[in-house]
Amino acid sequence: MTKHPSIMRQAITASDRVLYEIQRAIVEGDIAAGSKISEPELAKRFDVSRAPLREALARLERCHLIERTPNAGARVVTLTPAGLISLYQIREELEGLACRLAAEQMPIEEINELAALLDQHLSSQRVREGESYYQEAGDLDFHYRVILGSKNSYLINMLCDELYYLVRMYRVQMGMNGPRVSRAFDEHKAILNAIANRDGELADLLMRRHISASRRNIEQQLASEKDQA
Amino acid sequence: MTKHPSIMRQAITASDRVLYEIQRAIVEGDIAAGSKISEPELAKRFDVSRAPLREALARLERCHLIERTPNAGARVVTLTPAGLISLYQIREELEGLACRLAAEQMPIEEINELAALLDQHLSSQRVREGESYYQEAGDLDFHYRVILGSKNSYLINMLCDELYYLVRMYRVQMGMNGPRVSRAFDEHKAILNAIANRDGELADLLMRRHISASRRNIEQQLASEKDQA
DNA sequence: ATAACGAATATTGTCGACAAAAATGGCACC
DNA sequence: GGTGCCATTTTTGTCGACAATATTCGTTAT
Repeated sequence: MTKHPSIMRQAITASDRVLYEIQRAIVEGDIAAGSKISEPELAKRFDVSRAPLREALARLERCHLIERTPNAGARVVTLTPAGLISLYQIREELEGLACRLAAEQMPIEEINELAALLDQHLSSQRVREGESYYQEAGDLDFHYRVILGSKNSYLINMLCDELYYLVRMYRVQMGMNGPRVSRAFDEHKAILNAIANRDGELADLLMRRHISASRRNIEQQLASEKDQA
Repeated sequence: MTKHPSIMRQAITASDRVLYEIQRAIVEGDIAAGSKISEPELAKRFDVSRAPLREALARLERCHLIERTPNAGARVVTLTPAGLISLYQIREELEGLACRLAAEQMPIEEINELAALLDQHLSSQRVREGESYYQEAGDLDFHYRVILGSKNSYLINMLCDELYYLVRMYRVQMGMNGPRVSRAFDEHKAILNAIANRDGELADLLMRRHISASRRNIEQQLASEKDQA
């Protein structure tokens, strides 16, 4: 038997630590997209042996941040407009499903917490209008909670562990902010309402629209950038 | 420059080999669902050191065949009706999307090959009516090709690499066969038609129905098994 | 007899070194 | 001058051993 189940926490090993650090570095662009990964270099840089480093690399591959080829090493992924679209297509389907399931499965307490989170977003948003970073973090937070509310472990794993770091990487490195800040908030609120009303069908639809609108916004942004060049 | 790009093949390393072997063993039930994984034992059994074995375990976790907890080792996943439903819910969305994209993106040659594959299924099916194993392999083959036709790398990776071994594991170990053999064939044919007509919307709908029907079939089967107990 | 504690055991995580494969650079040849 | 080949060097894959953590089992106290 475990001694104190209440404080039983996932042990964080050395490979976990380097995973987090490299993950952050890649997402923030500190390690450039498309660059080659050198195992000896990173091992020295984070002061670990290659064993935990390789474990971390395996997990980075899992969340699509690097690509490995046998006997040839790993590269950080390259970001392309097509890749971003592909990613959003998948999000649309999976988060739509997550939202429908959340409407059916999410406990009332979690729904209340989610409502409180939105209120909090509202105030902080009013104060720093236009400052996109917080909004983006808040956006991810909202989506995270809805996904967790679905209670579908595969879905949670795929979205939160395997896809979201890449989504964040795109957002950070392609500088996605735009004037969608306040509209996104209203959309969040509508989604929450549908969930609270246990209307899975509507929640699904609204979430798909929300992500679809975000995708079109990005496409537009990319197109205008292309015009300038 | 590479010398012969046409015959450039992924090198298979020792960890690849043990991955395939353990993967098969888990899917077939040779290593029991829910059982604990012993690294020293498996290392000895497959005659490799623990390094490549752990690499293989990391990849097995990726396709949801085992679950690891830090410092406590790995267990083969346990199969539950709820898990199976969760899995099919996700397949419904992702394969629906894949099918829509395939209708838009799949090259005509691939579509022809897919048609040939179905013809082949028809003949072999007529001959061994009711023999479910081939049909199941064929079913997976059909779905595989549609997914590949989507040309969405994330989608391909998620479905073919991360989800399908688990799907097969459920099928094999829960003995899913039933009388859906011939109906599934007709559904495949209708899906192919929609793809060939470049009707993404219809292809999407039909694939979702196809998987949904399969899911309901399974649910029914599970329910009747429960009645007997 | 049961529960809690602690020593002994086994398992996982990490390290450094070696083997195999790929990338690099220099040389001859066309 | 460019191209293809071979030796050198670097990098990845694998191994065996050690350290840290978890599990097991025997012991003791209630």
